[in-house]
Amino acid sequence: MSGLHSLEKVLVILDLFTEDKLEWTPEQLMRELGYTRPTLYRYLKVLREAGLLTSLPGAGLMLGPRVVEMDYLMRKSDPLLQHGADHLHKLTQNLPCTALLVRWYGRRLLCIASEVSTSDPLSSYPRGRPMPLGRGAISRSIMAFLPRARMVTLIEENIDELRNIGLGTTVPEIVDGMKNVQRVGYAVAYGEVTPGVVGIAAPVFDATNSPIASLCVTVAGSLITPVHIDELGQQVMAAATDISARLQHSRATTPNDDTQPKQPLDLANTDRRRT
Amino acid sequence: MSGLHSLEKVLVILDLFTEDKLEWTPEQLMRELGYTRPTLYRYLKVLREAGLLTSLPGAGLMLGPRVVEMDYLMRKSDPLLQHGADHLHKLTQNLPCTALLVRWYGRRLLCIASEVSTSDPLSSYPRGRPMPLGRGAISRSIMAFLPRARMVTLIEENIDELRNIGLGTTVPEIVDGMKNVQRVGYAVAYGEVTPGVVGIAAPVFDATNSPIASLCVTVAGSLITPVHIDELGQQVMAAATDISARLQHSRATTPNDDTQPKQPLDLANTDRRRT
DNA sequence: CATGAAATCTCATTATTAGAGATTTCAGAT
DNA sequence: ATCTGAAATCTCTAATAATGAGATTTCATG
Repeated sequence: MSGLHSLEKVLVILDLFTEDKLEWTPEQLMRELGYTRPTLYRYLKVLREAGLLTSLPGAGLMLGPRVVEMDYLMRKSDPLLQHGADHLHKLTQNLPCTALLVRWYGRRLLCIASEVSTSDPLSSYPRGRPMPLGRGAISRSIMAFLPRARMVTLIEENIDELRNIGLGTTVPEIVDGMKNVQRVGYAVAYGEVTPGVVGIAAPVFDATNSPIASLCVTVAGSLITPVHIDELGQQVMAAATDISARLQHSRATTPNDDTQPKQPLDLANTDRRRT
Repeated sequence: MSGLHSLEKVLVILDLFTEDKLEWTPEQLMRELGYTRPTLYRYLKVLREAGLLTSLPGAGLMLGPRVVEMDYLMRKSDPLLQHGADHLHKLTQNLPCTALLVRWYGRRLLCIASEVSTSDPLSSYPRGRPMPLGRGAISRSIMAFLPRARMVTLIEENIDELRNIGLGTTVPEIVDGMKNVQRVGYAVAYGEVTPGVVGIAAPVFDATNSPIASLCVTVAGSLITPVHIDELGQQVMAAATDISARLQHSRATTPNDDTQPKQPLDLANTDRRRT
């Protein structure tokens, strides 16, 4: 909790606002973070002036409206979303199911968009909801296409869950399973995230062929046979590939008034070097 | 652009991502902000590690997934939204219209939620979209209930628009009009934001009786008579009042494990003292 | 009008950040 | 494979800006 720049100390405050605790008093924040009173209030002033935090009088602090505004901007701008929306729609037309677009960032999976065509969706993944990292087709569709080193790290970090699912007991064994996913091009999971639901997911790649997202269709297991699954898998894969292609292309055609970076940034997967 | 803490300098970066320019290269940011290269990259590192910025390789920087995640948390937690959703729904049941819940923050109006019951909505205000500050029923429903000083400032800042609408030519004249809104309890606007659309809005108050939001119904002018308008106005007002009441109440009943602030924070309307 | 909690301010001390320039990294060309 | 040039990071000292103890102000409440 120390050795950080003060910049980080400010932003750490935002991380405290979680699903479990969405409201904090200054007093609580002081204790939790160990910041001095004036320091904390200085930080809060900055965050609230930026609109990232607000408070209803009488209550504690909450995330602020600026967040809402930025999400709106993202919904309008995110190329992933723009190219993905059509596919989500199409994929849900053939059978009663849910289609998800999930972003892989740092060490997290986050649902970016979803479309539902069944009347009783067995699970709900609205935009913004985090997804489990160690289970499910989505998770594996990403893992399988990471560079060896990162894949192994991730497997080690989630070894217990992966074992429970029955993907193998040792790391090399599980890596082998991933190779299989890589060959087929999409991942299938039977009830790993939600009981009774089959997930079929394929990765979306960025310009450097790193997986950055996953396109997934989930469907009630009772509605579907192995043959259907492969058919669906092909469709999902084709859609994901198309999104990947469009991502490359949009970059080339964007009429940017200005210097384009010659060397791509890689701000997507932050802590890559930890592997 | 100087004299700020460095904390502010970091967060200013986020403000550059607007509807007009959603993608920035580091080079552009350096020029725009006048930051040194190492400095800028340091800042970017912090922002990207916080997930507030990302970039698809080959493209510039964009707002990051953390924003999506925080908006999700807000959608789940925001008491305004929680208490408002039902009312939005009910208000759209009586006639084909759109109902909006709009947050007033700092010097901005931001749509927080909307529900539509007409098949051809004449205008669209999804969550996150900013609303005009100088026109429309929403704007006036807030302005009318601000402390005199702030009201006057706001009027002065938007005097041209207010004149165009025909609310008066001098500030005192317009203030008088606001008093009228205050007496009636809701504001009506004919085609001020969208031609042909009537807006009817009533304010939501926080624990200190400051307006913090506005509940609004917009309906095609052709569908409605003056009598209807008053009827609707009463409904909107009743709903807004109910939300206000629930906001107070939720505070009292929240089983907060910990110290409640005795003196309310007022982080909502940042620059109040500027008036 | 008084009270006490919450938030802000003051100012000397000290630790942190900034910046110039060298260095490394990396994608794409040869 | 190796080279090339732009992009990103690192190094290290000067100097600026953040820190925190305590005093002070603000403000809702009785």
